[in-house]
Amino acid sequence: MRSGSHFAQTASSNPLVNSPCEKCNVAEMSLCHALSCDDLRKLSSISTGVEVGKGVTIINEMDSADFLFNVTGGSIKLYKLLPDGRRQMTGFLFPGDFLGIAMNDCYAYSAEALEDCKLCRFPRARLEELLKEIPDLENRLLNMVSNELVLAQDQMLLLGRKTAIEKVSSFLLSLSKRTKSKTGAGNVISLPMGRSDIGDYLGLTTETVSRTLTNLKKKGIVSIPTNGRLEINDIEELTDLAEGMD
Amino acid sequence: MRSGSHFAQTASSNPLVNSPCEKCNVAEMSLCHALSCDDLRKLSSISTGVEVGKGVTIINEMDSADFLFNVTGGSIKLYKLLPDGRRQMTGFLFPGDFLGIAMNDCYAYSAEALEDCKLCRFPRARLEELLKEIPDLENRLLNMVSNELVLAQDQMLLLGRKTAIEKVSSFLLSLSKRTKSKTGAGNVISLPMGRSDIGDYLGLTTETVSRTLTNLKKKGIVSIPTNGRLEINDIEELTDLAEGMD
DNA sequence: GCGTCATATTGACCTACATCAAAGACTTAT
DNA sequence: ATAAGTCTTTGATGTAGGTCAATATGACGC
Repeated sequence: MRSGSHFAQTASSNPLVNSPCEKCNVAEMSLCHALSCDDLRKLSSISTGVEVGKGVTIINEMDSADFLFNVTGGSIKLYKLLPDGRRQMTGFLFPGDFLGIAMNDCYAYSAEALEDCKLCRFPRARLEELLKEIPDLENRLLNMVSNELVLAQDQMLLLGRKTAIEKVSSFLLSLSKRTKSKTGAGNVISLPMGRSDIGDYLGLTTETVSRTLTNLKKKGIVSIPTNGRLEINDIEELTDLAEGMD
Repeated sequence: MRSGSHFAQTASSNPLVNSPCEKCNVAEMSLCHALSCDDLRKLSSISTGVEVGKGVTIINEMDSADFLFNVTGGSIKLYKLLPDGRRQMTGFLFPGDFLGIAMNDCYAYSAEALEDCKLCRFPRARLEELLKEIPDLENRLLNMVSNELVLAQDQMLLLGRKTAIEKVSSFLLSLSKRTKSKTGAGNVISLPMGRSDIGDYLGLTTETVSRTLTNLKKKGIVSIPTNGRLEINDIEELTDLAEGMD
């Protein structure tokens, strides 16, 4: 196995672990946030714990959208493709994030595990029944989707109007902000995705991402002790760069 | 008044017309879709009809998000700005569309009327109360926001990975599809926005939009009888161009 | 109809980033 | 440890689309 993973190869066929919602490690920041014990039990009854190995495709754009997922461990890349193979990342997911938004019953993007991942899987039909029963759950989902929409609009501004250095700086800052909101510290961030993934997220090439990062390194704004990890040394400067204030 | 409009100058201060939801011309395609008469009455009770003239700013990015709107007439542009004035359109709204998604209680973008507009305005706090009372309404809103999110992701692919001609072709096709879904015919589309608005929507300059359109005209794929109106002559060719299949 | 102003088009030139190519640095397997 | 493969970095060159500048077209008021 290329990735060396010991996890299952497909998300839908091998639910290896059944982790009840009651024990969920990301409950306070995900779909399950602020549900009553009773509601949590209902949700738990339709969920299945799933583990997938690094590199595994979890969902495929245009496949029938039979499941929704909550990420409980690892990280995931989301992307769309053009017929000739050009690729646009639409997002990276981390524990607490939600996966599986669809249109016309088909997934709107593909998703692939960047690392070994743990997911909580819900059959769409049964989750939708539950939404009718539990208004709090529907409200929670609405809030999550609304937030995602706002972030998507930020990304449009980035893709349409920012320069390479502004794009890379913005990207690092958004990862930092996420990390901070979870662990308290946002100086050291994890980069589980490759340079070409970052490029496809920012509308740049691998080479430009690399050049821009070495640029930031030379200025002392960031350090990259190892690929996969990055330290922000001057967050004010990075913030200015992200918005073109320099 | 520069625009020659006879409508009110601000969205929040001059509710000129009180149009009850029962008579709404866009009910079947908007928030109010598939609500019971009783629920519709509740919704109607918290809504105010508002008219704004061309060029009027309806909401401002970072303002306190006190209202949500449903567009019932006219068209609107949504945009975000960078500190130095660079602008990214995040969307164009037409009758049936929803306006006012917020994050941290602030609007995520600004909105300006492209033509004289009619809106249905809801105080956020009261609408949120109503969402708790009427699960169907919340479900409807969730579906609308989810659809918007999918479209936002398509736009990311466009902004990050498409060429100028692919961008312009995609834009014309999306307007065509919208028009078709409403009127049945999608060959002739209305372009209430200027070239620079289109540029800011597609991540291009005015000049590039103009050049690309004359290019499409020269090839006979579109005709532009008058600015503000465009006819698609060869929709297959335009579709191929939009996806880089040529 | 005529003048004013805003917007659109066209042309010449330029630059940020892409592309192409080669050399390093890691990773994993044996 | 070493070899093979993958990913990253760096350099040289090309180009799509931006910028700057000059007309042209159209909309509106008088």
